[in-house]
Amino acid sequence: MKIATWNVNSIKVRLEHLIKWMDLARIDAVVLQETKTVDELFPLAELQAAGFDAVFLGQKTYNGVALVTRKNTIRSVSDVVYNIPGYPDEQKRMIAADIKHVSGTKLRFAGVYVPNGTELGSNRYLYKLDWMSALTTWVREQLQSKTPLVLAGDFNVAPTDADVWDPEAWKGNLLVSPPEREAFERLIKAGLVDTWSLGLHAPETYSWWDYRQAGFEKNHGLRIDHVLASFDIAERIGEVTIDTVPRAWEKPSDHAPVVVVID
DNA sequence: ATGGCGTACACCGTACGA
Repeated sequence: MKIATWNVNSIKVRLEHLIKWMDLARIDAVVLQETKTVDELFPLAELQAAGFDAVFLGQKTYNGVALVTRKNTIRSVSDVVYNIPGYPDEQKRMIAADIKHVSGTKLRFAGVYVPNGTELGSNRYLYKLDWMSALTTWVREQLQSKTPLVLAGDFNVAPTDADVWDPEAWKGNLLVSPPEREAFERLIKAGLVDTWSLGLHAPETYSWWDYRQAGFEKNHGLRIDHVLASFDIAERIGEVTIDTVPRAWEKPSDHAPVVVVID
């Protein structure tokens, strides 16, 4: 079973990339961020025509998340959760559902778009930290149940200096500041494994590159998109990769998808 | 030091992202 997370930076603009990539990479289920589309305009019919299903939670212009599943291989999508339960939020940043693969694997798959934070110390920065704390509380609750959990998405945190192309230049910056890294660490400590740590990866492997100044061509990137898994799933993970192929396509998202294979 | 690019909304510029 192959699952993934991808910040598509507009589902409308990236629809063709998404379908092409899911077929190329043989993805069974992917959580998407920054769909930037109200639910009435989400391209569900197009995805269904291409062999997929989707549940989604969107808003105009900003944010928006979705879970897209392959009809052939994902038997069911149920118990959908929209936004973090018990955490009232105007912004649409989280979606979760139970999915069942033809192999028999069943798991809870949650996708998140953690707030960017905008500027250290700003109200949006405090909202980011608060949001991550609410997510951590929800994860603790989820881990009480026996259903394995995969929590994936754009966390807007580069956990270590190895995840930053120029740590000196970024030192103390948004996305790498100690409070953000500590919040990410607390989330892991709730009972998850950062699947990235299970693999051997080339250094300087990132998931986001600035559109400006040829960021991708120079590999001036950050690794801010992550796949976290409960222990029962983590021990079944065969492969964790960041697929840079669609980042090199015409009019790409600024993020690359992160892919995890569960044996 | 600034802005550089891309998307959305709807202005022909502003907000936001990372």
